[in-house]
Amino acid sequence: MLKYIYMGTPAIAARILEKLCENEYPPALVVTQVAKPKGRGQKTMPSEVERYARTQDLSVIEAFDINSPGTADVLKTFHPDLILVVAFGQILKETVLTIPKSGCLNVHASLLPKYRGAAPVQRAIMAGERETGISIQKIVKKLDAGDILVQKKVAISPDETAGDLLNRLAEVGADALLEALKLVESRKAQFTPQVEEDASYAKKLEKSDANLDWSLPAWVLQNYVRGLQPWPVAQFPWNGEMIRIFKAKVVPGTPGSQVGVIRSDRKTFVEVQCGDGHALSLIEIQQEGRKRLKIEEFLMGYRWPSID
RNA sequence: CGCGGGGUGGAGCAGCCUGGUAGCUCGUCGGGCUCAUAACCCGAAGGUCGGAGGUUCAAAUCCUCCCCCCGCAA
Repeated sequence: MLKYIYMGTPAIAARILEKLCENEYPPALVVTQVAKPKGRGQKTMPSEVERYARTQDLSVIEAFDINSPGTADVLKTFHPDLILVVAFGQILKETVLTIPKSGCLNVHASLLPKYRGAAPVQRAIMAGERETGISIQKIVKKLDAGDILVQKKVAISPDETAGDLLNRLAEVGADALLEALKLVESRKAQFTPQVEEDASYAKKLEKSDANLDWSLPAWVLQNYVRGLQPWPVAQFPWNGEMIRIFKAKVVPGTPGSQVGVIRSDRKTFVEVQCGDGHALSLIEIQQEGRKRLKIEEFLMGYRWPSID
């Protein structure tokens, strides 16, 4: 039986860990980020991975710095064949990479070498891609540039959000990982180098990426709305507050209308003029401190600032 | 003790500061108008105002505690 250490932190990593356990491939040790204060009230919460691991009575350690000598020593005592890294949140250095006999594997949510980096799923949707996938790669020093062991393609639905897609990819990723584990276990693993010339990078998303630029084409903004969920969520300033957009569609614009101009019958629709002459019709939005609502519901109670 | 917003008939909101008749836009049900309608007109049902205490002659409204939801910041 393969002996491995699982490193992960958020929900997607927890889900994949869950599938590994369900398929009789439990890790010898789970490593996760240190529980720290977050969310409203700044309560200290353990990571999703830690929470799941506790329910399964798996050994768990929180690593403040995975590359520190102390942590590396602990990892060594397990004499792992393999280390699996899924959305862990820390970059492994040489000292850790050399610990397992068969190396370290990583699940990356893109068809490498495309979309290397922190936000492959979001960036793929924002770019309007119709297809993406999962890559199981060997971890090397250069980020997401390792040789590929297993790769699976996944089609992207036209109205799917990054969150939806990520959940689907978690399932595919778990299957791919199980496949990879079996290959390593049976010593049939064959790694394929990435084609460097085709590499592209998916830069990490920041809160400021959520602010929509109406001078962009409507279809691009529609993709942004999908890709920016569940975080940071597309938004724009309107009547003194930020309005978040969860769903929108492209509609014909008004000829001669300026970019950013908002049209609404105050009953069934709100449309914003975009840079390519088309408009973005807001379908599901949310005001600060309020629930997300269908546009009709929003308009029923919305207090317009100007004189009616 | 990170900052802030919100919980009011089935839905979304106003009313709260300046206590004292439950309001608005929809939905539902009934009726009318119409060739017809998701349009228009008339009418009806439906709410212990998140929960528990307190102040008061009187609390959705003021005070205290609790529960739930949300935005920001991390």
